[in-house]
Amino acid sequence: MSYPFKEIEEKWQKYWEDNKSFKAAASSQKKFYCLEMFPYPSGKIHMGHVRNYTIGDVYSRYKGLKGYDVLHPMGFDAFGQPAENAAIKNNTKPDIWTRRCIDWMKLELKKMGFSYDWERELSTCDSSYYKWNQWLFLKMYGRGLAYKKAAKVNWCSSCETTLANEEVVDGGCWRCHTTVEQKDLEQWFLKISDYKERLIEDLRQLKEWPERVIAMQANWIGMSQGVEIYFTLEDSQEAIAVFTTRADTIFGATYVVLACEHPLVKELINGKPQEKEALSFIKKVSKKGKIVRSSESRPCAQGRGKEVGKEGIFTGAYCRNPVNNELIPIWIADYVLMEYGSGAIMAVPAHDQRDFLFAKEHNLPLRIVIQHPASSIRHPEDLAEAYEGDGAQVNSGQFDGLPNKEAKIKIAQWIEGKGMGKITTHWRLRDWLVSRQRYWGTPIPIIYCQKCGIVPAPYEDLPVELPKDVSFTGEGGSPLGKVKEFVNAQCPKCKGQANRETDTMATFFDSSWYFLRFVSPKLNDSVFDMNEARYWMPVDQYIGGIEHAILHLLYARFFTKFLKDLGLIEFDEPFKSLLTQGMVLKDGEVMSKSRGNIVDPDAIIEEYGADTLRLFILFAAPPETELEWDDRGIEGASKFLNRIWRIRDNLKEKAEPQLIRILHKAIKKVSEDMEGFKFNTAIASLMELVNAIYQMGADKEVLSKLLILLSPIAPHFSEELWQKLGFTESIAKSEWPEYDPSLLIEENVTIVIQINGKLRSNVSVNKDISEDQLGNRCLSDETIKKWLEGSPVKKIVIVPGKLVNIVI
RNA sequence: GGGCAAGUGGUGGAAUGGCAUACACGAUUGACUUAAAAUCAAUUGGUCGUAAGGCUGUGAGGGUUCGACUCCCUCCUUGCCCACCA
Repeated sequence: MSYPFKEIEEKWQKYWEDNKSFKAAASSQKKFYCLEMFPYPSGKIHMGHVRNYTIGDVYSRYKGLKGYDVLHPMGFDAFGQPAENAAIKNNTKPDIWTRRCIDWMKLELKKMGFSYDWERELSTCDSSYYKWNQWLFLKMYGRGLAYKKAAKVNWCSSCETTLANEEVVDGGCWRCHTTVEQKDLEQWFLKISDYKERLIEDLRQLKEWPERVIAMQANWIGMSQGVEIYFTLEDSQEAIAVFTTRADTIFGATYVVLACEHPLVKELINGKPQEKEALSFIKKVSKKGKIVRSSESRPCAQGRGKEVGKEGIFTGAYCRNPVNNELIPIWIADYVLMEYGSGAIMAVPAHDQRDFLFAKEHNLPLRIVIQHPASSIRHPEDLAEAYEGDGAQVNSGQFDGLPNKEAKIKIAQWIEGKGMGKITTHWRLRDWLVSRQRYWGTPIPIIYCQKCGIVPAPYEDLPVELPKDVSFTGEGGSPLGKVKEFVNAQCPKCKGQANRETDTMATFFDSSWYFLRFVSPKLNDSVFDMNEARYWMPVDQYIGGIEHAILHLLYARFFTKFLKDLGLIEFDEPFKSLLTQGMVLKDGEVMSKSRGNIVDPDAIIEEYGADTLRLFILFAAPPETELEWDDRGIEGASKFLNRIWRIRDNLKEKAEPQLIRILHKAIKKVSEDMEGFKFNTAIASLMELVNAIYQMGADKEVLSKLLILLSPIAPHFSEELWQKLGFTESIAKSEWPEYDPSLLIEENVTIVIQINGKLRSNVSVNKDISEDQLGNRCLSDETIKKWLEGSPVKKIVIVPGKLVNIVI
């Protein structure tokens, strides 16, 4: 017979709600803001949510028991494309559909017993929220951080929308995987590139972030230090700027390669015999497009990146290498990208594998300028591949003999000093395309006037409400453009007839600052309350999936820095500590509809209760690693709770001292594990305690301490037993127990005896025994004596309190 | 190609220089039961041995150390992120 979890869980969920048990209030000097990434309200929670939110809930409840003021809010990232698709499919409105989903989802979250302060709930699709999206957008516009430009944008013909570079995955739409095309459109961008230095620099502050995420962020920002070098054209004053991170190889540059789209190309080929051929080559390459070009080289085969055939053509023009005044040919090739660096490279075939392959294919000269320290190859024709490693400079004028690492710096400085180039830094990070030709999002608060041009909506007109009554046909184009009442507007400047912007904001905008709105979610006249923010921010613990390691976190960091520049906050980074939880798998694969391997949390709650589900998901694996769902494992979790449930049937007057010691050991271990998110081993030590209770019998004191330790993990269950033990206040209002260190010291310790590092025997001695005595004691051990027969003892290693190793 | 993880029983996992496999699942056995379930108790890395006990064992190989799952080197495999990035 299982304990009556259904009844208990309903009872305590109601109690917590009625008593506002988890209402966040600023009272002491000790605060803790625990935040889990808010969900997109699909209507149903999945195991990923369960895991994410259970981890956050356990930590919040633990911090609460430790005496912190805990802020633990929840909301909904409610704008986005699925609502539009659902509206078309189910013949409803995105607004109605989304709100219904939120209601369902909230119900499911409540069934899990999460300790949210529901009074702070927010949904990004409420005008009371997106009003502040618009406000922030206008502030950015005012500072030149939001701007419009015609750009080749990634266009998904299936979703009929533009995509951020970040939303293009392997050349396809991240949502529907349709191949992405390039299309010229006027788009809104946010100038995140203005913050690139701070975004990379401040990564250093993030000492409690996983290294992996820091690396991914740094990689994405892509800072690359090098030199821009000017190669003057043979027959004009103009120069080609090339960017290189390998200034040490400059003397080995034997040709220059331009991207097809490079602005100088047309001029270079003009009138040359190669012109016709070159133009057709450029046409061929541009047809392939940027996305195809880079995705083509991607297929999995090992090392393909640099091995793929590199097509190119000679322009007929020459330029001079400034360091040695050599005249070298200028080529065009598909492997040089206009989007990176200056769209032009100096080719050093002896020391760059891509250049090497290109040079071999097109019969271009090679020159060795870095000597491989262990190779005797002196002639470029002997090279089987480019040498990209370190060595001494050769054929490099006055730099000959220097180690290349040193020469790299010296040459760069020399080039800059002589005006042949300049030391620069290139970045991978592009500005953020935020406009979407979509309906279900925050309207961009901009008005287009024939006379005045682009005019920002006045602050007092915010929010620019998203019209709710829009018909959905599924046909292309911007749905908002069809709503006359929305589009027609008065120009705020000249009061003339004008049109509203019909694009909406990418939903990443919404989630870039929601953590700040939680400190004062109902505030009407300001984006957030500065005093509340001063108390609660930054978020002490942020928890979410690794899939948000780049974009969401980067944007949130960018917004935080922007808000600091506005003078609204005083910190640089929004999330002090970050935990990225692993995925929940079934049969080794991600749970998904298409695989048909989804385990529905609701069904598990129905069968075993939320506490069992919480317990299992924490016990099955540490939070950061992938978790393999196991139906039998959940049985085990259920068994464990039932075992505790029955302890009360056999309570003793007074527990044995030995059990008290085990209890205190468990308190120590669980406390440490809670701090370090090692919930699996915390639970294991609780299991050991329960096993000991079954051996020795517990008293009320032991059971009540056990319940507090368990309460963050299985809160309903613990509340109920706590009450049954006679406590009248909620267990959530009790105190986390402290362990007594004196109880953890054992009078007698078991010392392991090794011979040559191999375990041979052990001996029980008093903890205060001297090393000499211990050594002698070990040597006189019967088993050890046998092993020592005939072999002289060379050395004895003693690790106090633990082990003795006898070397013979 | 670059970066970051990870590789331990039949399974999930524990141990971060000191008794490898805690805790749990599964399996086997016993008790209770007319029976099953539940529960309680016991066994459970491999191998040799009647046993005591021995040998062996943390992806592979080498090294450091009195002692290595743990640190170092080389390699293999898997996962994630980035990538014709100059």
